Parts: sequence; structure tokens; C-alpha cells
Amino acid sequence: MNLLHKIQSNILSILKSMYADKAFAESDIQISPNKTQNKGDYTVLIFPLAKKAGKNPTELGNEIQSGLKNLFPELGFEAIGGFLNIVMNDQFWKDSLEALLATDFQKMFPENDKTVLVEYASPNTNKPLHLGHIRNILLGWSIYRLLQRLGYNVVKTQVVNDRGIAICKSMLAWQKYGEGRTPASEHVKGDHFVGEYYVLFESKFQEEYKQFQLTEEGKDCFDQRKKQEQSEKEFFTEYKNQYFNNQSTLGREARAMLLKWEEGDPAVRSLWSMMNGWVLEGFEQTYTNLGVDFDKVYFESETYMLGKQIFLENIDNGIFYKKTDGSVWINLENQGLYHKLVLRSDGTSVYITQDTGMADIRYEEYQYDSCIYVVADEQDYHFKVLFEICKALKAPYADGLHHLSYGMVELPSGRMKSREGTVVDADDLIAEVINEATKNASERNELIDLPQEEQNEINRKVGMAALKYHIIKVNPKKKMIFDPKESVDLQGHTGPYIQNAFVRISSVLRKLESEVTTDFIAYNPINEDEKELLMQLSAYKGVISNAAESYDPSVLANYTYSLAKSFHKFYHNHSILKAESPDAKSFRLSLSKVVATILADAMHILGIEMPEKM
RNA sequence: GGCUUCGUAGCUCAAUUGGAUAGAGCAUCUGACUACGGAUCAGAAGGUUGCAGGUUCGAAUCCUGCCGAAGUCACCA
Repeated sequence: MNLLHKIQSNILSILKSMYADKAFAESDIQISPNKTQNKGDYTVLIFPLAKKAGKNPTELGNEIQSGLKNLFPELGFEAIGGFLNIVMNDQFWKDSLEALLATDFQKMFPENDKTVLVEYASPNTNKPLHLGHIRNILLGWSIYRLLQRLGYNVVKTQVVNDRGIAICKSMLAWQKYGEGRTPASEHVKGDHFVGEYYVLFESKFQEEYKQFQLTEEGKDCFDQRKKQEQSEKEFFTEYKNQYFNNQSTLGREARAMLLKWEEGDPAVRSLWSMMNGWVLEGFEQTYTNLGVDFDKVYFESETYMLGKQIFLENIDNGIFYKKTDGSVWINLENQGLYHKLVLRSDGTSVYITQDTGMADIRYEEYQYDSCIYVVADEQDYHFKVLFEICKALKAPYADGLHHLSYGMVELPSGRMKSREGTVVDADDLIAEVINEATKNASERNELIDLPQEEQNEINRKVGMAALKYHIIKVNPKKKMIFDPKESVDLQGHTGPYIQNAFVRISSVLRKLESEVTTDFIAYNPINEDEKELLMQLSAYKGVISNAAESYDPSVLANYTYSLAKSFHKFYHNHSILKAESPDAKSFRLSLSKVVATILADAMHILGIEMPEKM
């Protein structure tokens, strides 16, 4: 048993013997690292215990202290106010290091037979991926790795929105103006190629709309429908969707195409599958660059009609109700929500219909215990409704559904808007950070002797670490302000800073002629920097479970930085290879090895690779 | 307007889930390579944790009320 744990259970026995009637439990006794200037490595919080015992904290602290002094004469204790500080001895630190050396971090947690689905990415096939997708993807990926580490069987899925009016817009634009061009003929990545036609459609539509505004019809429209005090500009901005749906030629053509698609028209279907193929190929390349993949991909074109049946079957039993116009609803007022439409009056489905059906077929396929939807917080309400619907249906998976809601990514100038062209493209960003890393590498001379291919690989790892770490270090719940300038930073609280700690250790280990041994019995005293490292290393397991259980990879990211920081400090203050004694050398080498192992492991969970040199 | 979330250094983020003197990085200023990699280290400066109450041994964290920001409340996705 670990010494800390032993102290904890002895405090419990002391309390039990003194206050037999109070029912103390081990969980009442909180021991945390001491971060103050006061003497002591760890601190026992006396206040909660004093409250339960009905005793003055100072007195109780002294009582516990004298009890522990007898049991652990080799340790130091100091009771200050409501805190009891403990000074560990060198043996404790050496035992900690040996325990760490013996740990297989891959197997810290026992396997369990539970299955978790993680849904992330989920793009539309009319535009390339952007910065928002990157945050989503990095979150999904690290949650997958975290839960996997906790012993779950994790299935990575995405739902591709590959149908609907938006998709038809780019198809129509290509048909009208594409002149047979392809991604191959233009040497453009498929998703960007199709995205250009989506943008082209929008601009052609805007042209048409502007023309319309100058016609008699347009002017009449403004005069008849404008609200009081509304300017022409304001009116037409607001009226745009109505114009698209009721008057626009392009709008009519796009809707006609959607209708043909739904009827299964062979020409439209083949155009559709060709263009979607281009986009998906482009996505695949971006996923590869981001280092992520999926076990199962669902296409909305195959699932959008699901769910309808479920609602129709549950009208008679009163879960859903039908209005006179034929639309189907559910009343969620008792859950603090509103009435929600689940089927249109014409019998077609809405988004929530499809999501309900999706939850169902996935359950049939995987019998999952839990399903995590990684989706931005603008859809919080949607998921509340969805989960309540599943509960109302008494679905066996209803209690396992979880929305991992994350804040949207904004630029220093505000929210990204495709109309204003302020969307940060994923591929561009990736290229930029790698470029920046390459530029930086060429300014120093560490890689100069390596083959070009190897240099490229290292620069890629460093650039991607900068980008990924910059995003994943922020608490998912919070919206984040993404400054492109800061994202390519390679110094300070960044991914490359952490990689550099690993690189330094790798470099030290390379210089070593013999194996690292664990002969450090005679090493003392353990210095403060070493203690600091050992405390952090011992906390690793707790950090992992904390991050996984709160669905928050940023916990792990920040831990990794703090560990790297402690290492840099240690490295600066103490010589490893030229340590004062063989035992000191072997202690520091062992310590460094564990630091490298944990840094690499933690970063791996976050989807960040470690180079040996940089 | 209803509901939800968020306001911490000039900027971007932390704070062991209610614990001791609120910590990092960037930017600014100063110092450290004849040390195992300076993408590093040490230091200075920077704060009424939006405001006002309350709860208690103790509050950035919990409660109430204001102020401010964002999201959402579609027969959109």
C-alpha cells in the first residue's frame, strides 16, 4: 500500500477511536499537495473533519498530529490552523519512482465490457472543413482515446450530411457553370472544388436577387411587405429566404433538383454521387492530416427517412399527438421544455426525426451503453429535446445519451461568417502551422544533418502540435477566441514546449552508453525539483480518469504542460549525465524516463505526436 | 421577452471541483549558454475574480438581485 494511503487510513483509525459515534469514512480525509510556502509536501484538510467531530480545528489537528507522529516517526508533521502538513522522507520518493517505473500506463485501468459510441466531425458535403470542425474533431478524438484508456470499447462514428438543398446548390452551380471541370482537371482538392461551386451559387443568386430588387415586382414587394421604419436594405436582407423559396429562378431550379433527387432521378443521383465522392475524398485527406479516423460512417441520404415509423407507432399510446393539420408533436412542458414538432403536416421528417431514428439503428447495431454526441453548444436545446424524446419512448439507451457540448470558435474579429469570407479553412491552417514550424527549424541547426524527408516529418509533428495543443488546452465548455498568430506560437504554453521536454530527454538517453538502472538506493537527499516531478507523475492516473469522466481533454493538456514545465526547471537546475554520484545519475535518468513516457502517452491521447529531435 | 451558458492581469487561458498569499503563457522590461539542446531557465511589472448582497471556519467557485456578452426558443439543419 502506498504510504499516503496508509497515512489516510491511519487518520481514519485515529478518528474512529476518538469519535466512535461519528461514522467517519476514508473519503472524508482529503490529502492534497501543499502549494504554499509552508513546510510540508502534502496537506491534510482538518476543517471538514473538525466540523464532523464537533471540535476546534486547531485542537483536532494537534491530536491527529501526535497520533501520526507515533505511527510514522520517520516523517515530519506540522499542524497549522486547520491544516496538517506532512513532510515525506526520501524513501517515500524513491518508492514512488520505483512504483512509476513498474507501471504499465496502457493498463492502468481494467478493461470493461461496456461499449461507447462517440460521434464527431459530422460535416456537410457542400463545403470544406473549417476551424470549427477542427475543434470538434480534436475533442472527439481525445475523448475516444480517454475512454479507450479507461477500458471501454469505443466506436468512432460520424454522420455525413450529404443531402438537402445546400448540396443541390453546389450541384446546380456545377451543372450550369462547371463546363465539365473536375478536381483532377483543375488540380484542386475535391472538397474545395465543390465548395467553390457552392460559393458560386451564392454569388449568382445574389446577382439575381439584386436584379430583382430593381424590378417593379421587387419594388412592389418592398412597399407591400416592409415593416414600419424598415430601410430597403434591411428589408431585403430579411426577405432573402422568402425570395429564394417563392420567387427566385435559381431557387426554383435548386428545389426542383432536390425533388428529383428524392424521386431517385438517375441523372441527378449520378451527378450527386460524383460530386459527393470528390468531397469525401477531400475530407479523407484532411482527416489523415489531422491523424483521425472513423469506425463507422453514416450518411444522411441513407438515414433521413428513419424515425418516422417510431413516432407514428406512438400516437395511440399518447406519447405523441397529431394536430388537425396532420403534423405530429410531443409535449415536453413537464420537462421544462416546449411542444416540439416531430413530423411535418405533409408527413416528411425534420432533423429530430432523423436523430431519433439514428439513435435507434445505432443501438440495434452496437447495443451501446453510452453514446456521446460531440456537437457545438448552439444545439444544446436540440439535444435536450432529443434525449427527452428517447426517455419518453423508454428507449433502453435513453439514459446513456450524452451531449458533449463545446463552445464555438471565434476569431479576434468576432464570429466566423462564410458570407463575409472570414472562415478559417482547415487545410490552409494546417499548411500554415507546418510552414511556420519549418521556418523556425531552419533558423536553428538541430535538424541540418537529417535527410530532408525526416526533417519534413519532424516539422509536420511540431506544427501540428502547435495547432492541436492550442485548441485542446481550452476547456471545451468555453467558447474560444482563436488568434491565428498565437496558434503558430512555438514558445511558452504550447505543444512544441512540451515536445521540447521530450526531445531533451531523448537526447540525454541517446548519449547514454548503457541501460538505465534502478540502483539509486544510496541517493539522497531528493531535491525539491525532483519531488515536484514525482508528485506530478504520481497524479497521472487521477488526471486521466478526471479528464475522461468530465469529458474534458483540456485537463490532461494542462497537466502535460505543467509536467513539462517542472521538467524544464529540473533539467536546468540539475545535471543528469554529470550527476554528483552514480546513484544520483541513475535516479535522475529513471525519473527522466518516466517523464518522457508520461508526456508521450498523454500527448498521444490528445492526438499529438512526439518527435525525438526538433 | 422566456430558457441556457459565460464575465478572472492589456490579450489568450488556469485554479486539484468550497481550501492557505488567485496561477501560467503572450506582449513589456531585466538577467542566465567554455552545462546533458536557449523552442529553455531566473526575475520585475501587471488583479476590488463584472457590480451589490447572502450562505460559513473559508467563496473566482454555492444562493439571490442587478449590469454586460453569446446561444437558443423554425413545419431549418
